[in-house]
Amino acid sequence: MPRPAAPREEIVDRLGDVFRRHGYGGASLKLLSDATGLGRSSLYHYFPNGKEDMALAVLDSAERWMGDEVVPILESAASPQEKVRAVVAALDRFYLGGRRSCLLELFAIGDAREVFGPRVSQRLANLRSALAGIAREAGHPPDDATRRAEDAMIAIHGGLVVSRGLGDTTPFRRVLDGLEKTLIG
Amino acid sequence: MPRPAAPREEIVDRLGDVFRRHGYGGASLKLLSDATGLGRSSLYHYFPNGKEDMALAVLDSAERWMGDEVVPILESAASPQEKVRAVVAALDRFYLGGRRSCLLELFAIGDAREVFGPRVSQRLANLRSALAGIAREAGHPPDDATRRAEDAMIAIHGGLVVSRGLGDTTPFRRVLDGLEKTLIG
DNA sequence: CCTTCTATACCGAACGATCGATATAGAGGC
DNA sequence: GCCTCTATATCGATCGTTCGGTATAGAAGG
Repeated sequence: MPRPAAPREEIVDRLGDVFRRHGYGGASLKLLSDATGLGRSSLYHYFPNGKEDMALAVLDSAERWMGDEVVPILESAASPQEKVRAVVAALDRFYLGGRRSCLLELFAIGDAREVFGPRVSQRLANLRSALAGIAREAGHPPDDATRRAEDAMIAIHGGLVVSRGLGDTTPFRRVLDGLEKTLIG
Repeated sequence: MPRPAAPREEIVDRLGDVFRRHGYGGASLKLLSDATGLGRSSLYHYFPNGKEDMALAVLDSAERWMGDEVVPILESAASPQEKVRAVVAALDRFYLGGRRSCLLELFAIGDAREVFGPRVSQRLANLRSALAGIAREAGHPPDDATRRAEDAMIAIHGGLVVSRGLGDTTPFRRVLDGLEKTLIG
């Protein structure tokens, strides 16, 4: 390989930053190129199908992150309370304390929805059933657990939106502080 | 003078539909032109500063709507519980039962943020203090009332995001059903 | 009533810029 | 010399915007 260019993982991270800041449509190739330090042709070398491939890579990366960070928590022998706290810590890291927007929100807007809509829907449903698992472990009946899990997702995304709108991460952090009560309280 | 094909109010409504579906950056002049039935240049007749003017008109229209529909509720002699229920009904109509996205969310993304960020922030703060007023009337101390109002806003926007992502308005409607408890319960 | 006159409403065509995408050729490590 | 990666140059399409011009209708003057 010619040059010690950044590892693919870091490239995808930087692409993710742009998508999260500008959405799918707003993430122009120029922005993506500038953020990664790679020329257009290099981007097309790594992502032959262009922008859509880049977005899919970012989505896969986030999915992998959840698989690596959240799933082990769910599968551990910890108590529901401990699991919630670990998940909260993971979400806090993932969303950078509320400074980072959620791709699932951005990829459900405009033309991106046609392409990514089903994937977004499925990921949200997956997250919901994962959280519902904790609530069930805490003793809540299945339908109640699902409702609590959905409330948690609503709070998380609402906290992100309001924090972004106000330019202040306090709402999101308050959501995380209250998530234990929302989910198993 | 020729009669306008559509009253300005209706034009702004149709522009709002496009902005709410595609965001600011994603709302191309072609989409805006098709939605209103006006040619590109005709749009510049009504909105001399182009797209930004159109977005401001839509924002103003939403602000006026709140002034006409929500403020009278707040200023009425009704009980806090009745006020919450009336506000919930108004929000249900405004967001079309969860099928419509919130401009304040969309206009805080990407380049639009530079232009509309302060306005978005101010509108959210206004909405928060309006809702906090009801919570105070219900007997909650000021800081608690503000916290409840912010929770309500988080729930509303989270409900919209999750509903849009799942392609199902149930979460938003559930949020509205629970808003009374969130705000004064 | 019948003309001008003028303001408003609107359109098609085209502007320069940027969009996402590609083709070709060269540079660097095996 | 191959294979990987990147630079340059360019594509057609579309972006937001502007320009030149037409159509409509009420006002003003006779």
